[in-house]
Amino acid sequence: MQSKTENKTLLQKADNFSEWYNEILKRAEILDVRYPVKGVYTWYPYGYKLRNLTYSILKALMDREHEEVLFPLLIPKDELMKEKEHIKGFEDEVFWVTKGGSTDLDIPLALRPTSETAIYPVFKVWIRSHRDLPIRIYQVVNAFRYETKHTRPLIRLREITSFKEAHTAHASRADAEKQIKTAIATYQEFFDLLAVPYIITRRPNWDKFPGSEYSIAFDTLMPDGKTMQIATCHLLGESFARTFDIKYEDDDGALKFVNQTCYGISERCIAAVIALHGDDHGLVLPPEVAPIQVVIVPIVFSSKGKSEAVEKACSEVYDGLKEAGIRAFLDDSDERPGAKYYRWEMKGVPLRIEIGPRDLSSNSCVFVRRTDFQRIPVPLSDVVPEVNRAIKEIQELIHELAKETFFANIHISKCAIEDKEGMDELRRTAEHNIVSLFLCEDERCGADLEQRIGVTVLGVAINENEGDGKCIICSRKARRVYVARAY
RNA sequence: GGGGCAGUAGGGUAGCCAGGUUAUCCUCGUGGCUUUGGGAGCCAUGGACCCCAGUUCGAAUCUGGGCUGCCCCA
Repeated sequence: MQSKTENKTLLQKADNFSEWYNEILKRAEILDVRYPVKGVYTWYPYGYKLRNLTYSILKALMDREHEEVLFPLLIPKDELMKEKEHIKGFEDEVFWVTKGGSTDLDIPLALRPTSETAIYPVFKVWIRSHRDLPIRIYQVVNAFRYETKHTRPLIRLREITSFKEAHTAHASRADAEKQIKTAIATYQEFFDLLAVPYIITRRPNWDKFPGSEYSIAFDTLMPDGKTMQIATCHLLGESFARTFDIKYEDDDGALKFVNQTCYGISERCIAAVIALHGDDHGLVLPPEVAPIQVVIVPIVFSSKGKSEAVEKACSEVYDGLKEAGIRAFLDDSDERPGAKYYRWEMKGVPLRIEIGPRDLSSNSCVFVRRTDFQRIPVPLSDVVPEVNRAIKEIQELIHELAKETFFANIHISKCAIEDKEGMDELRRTAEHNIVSLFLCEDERCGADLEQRIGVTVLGVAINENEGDGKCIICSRKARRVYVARAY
């Protein structure tokens, strides 16, 4: 599996993002797309390590106030169909299990497209009293959606392999709303650790999660200028509680419906890490999630009899890093150093340490950072603290670069519909940028705008207190919304 | 949702129209020797016609269906 570098040519990220993305997944051994079912893919060991490190961060954040659970993959049809609005949003993309062997099942079973209808009947049984509340649970599971549009690894899948979904139930709406705020803050922490910049918006009513009162979404900007939704938080209110009859007895003895929320993140977060930070040499992984944070490359001359000293120095450095809890790898394979450099650059290893006879003569080694290929001599005695410093710096550098690009691509528009030229320019800008403009809440205005300039309305930015303006379409009172071409 | 194109070894290609033991390249695999401060060289060698059905003496090639992928339009 660990093939030699497959291709010498550099990849052109800026020219053809789509091709770059597919090549990177293959060459860096993240995902193998050669599986004969549409929209489902195989994680390579390296990719799966990246996935697990990313999700261990997410789980640690969730574990602060949630408990991890595991609900079944199969959902009986009658449960799935209970919530009318909810099922309307999903029915065209549900996979069905209709047979057991050669026998038709009495009740067809759905492969979960999401787990509300699996979890909430159980909530009904679990919740009796206000003392049972709040309930906060999450699970990391696979989910299935029969996507009819063209599928894309990690981004548009028929099997979502890494769906982290949280579900909470509360005694009051205020508690539920508070939970949404906490969830948003947690997700902010998460994406900050991944060095992935985002905007947070409240989705328009016509685009909210089916069955919810409102949906808050995180979007990032991909290198091809389209936004990608990377997280959502939904206030469900009492709608599912009424459907699934989830009631609790309050301290005054009255039976009341619970208030619910749910929020989720999928492997799109990994697609974002890959897409945003990578360059023409391959992946650039933030040290926080890099399966290998430091690779040590020995420079060995077998003919000169110096290899033993080099090998010894490399193992000592390796042992020191391991002991310090750093994810290090010593590449003592038979390949030439140059081949190793290219390999580990492709795989996004943040820091490389080279140790050769020349370095040993001065008791030092050379650090090379993946971000800018800067070469820094470091005394062997300082390796561990210097590595710690370097990976911290690299993490910050990656984040700064990503934010810089992101915010440079958000444009404020003051355009009005009568301004023909302005609208043309807006259309061009929106091809590769996020645009902020005034739009009212009327679905017809949204649809009109989407059609005119070829964008999706992402929603009103939360935490932004800019005053009202005039809707770009109808001139009625409106708030600032973000629009962009979206994945 | 509509239309078009494609699928040949790990990755690329040619062959298909006009059916006859396929072939070729590589930064692929394997073995060997020489190498090793930015993708090593030589020699030897390995491996494929997407699946199912049909036509035919004979199918990578023709026909039909399926699966998978890509592109364009909405």
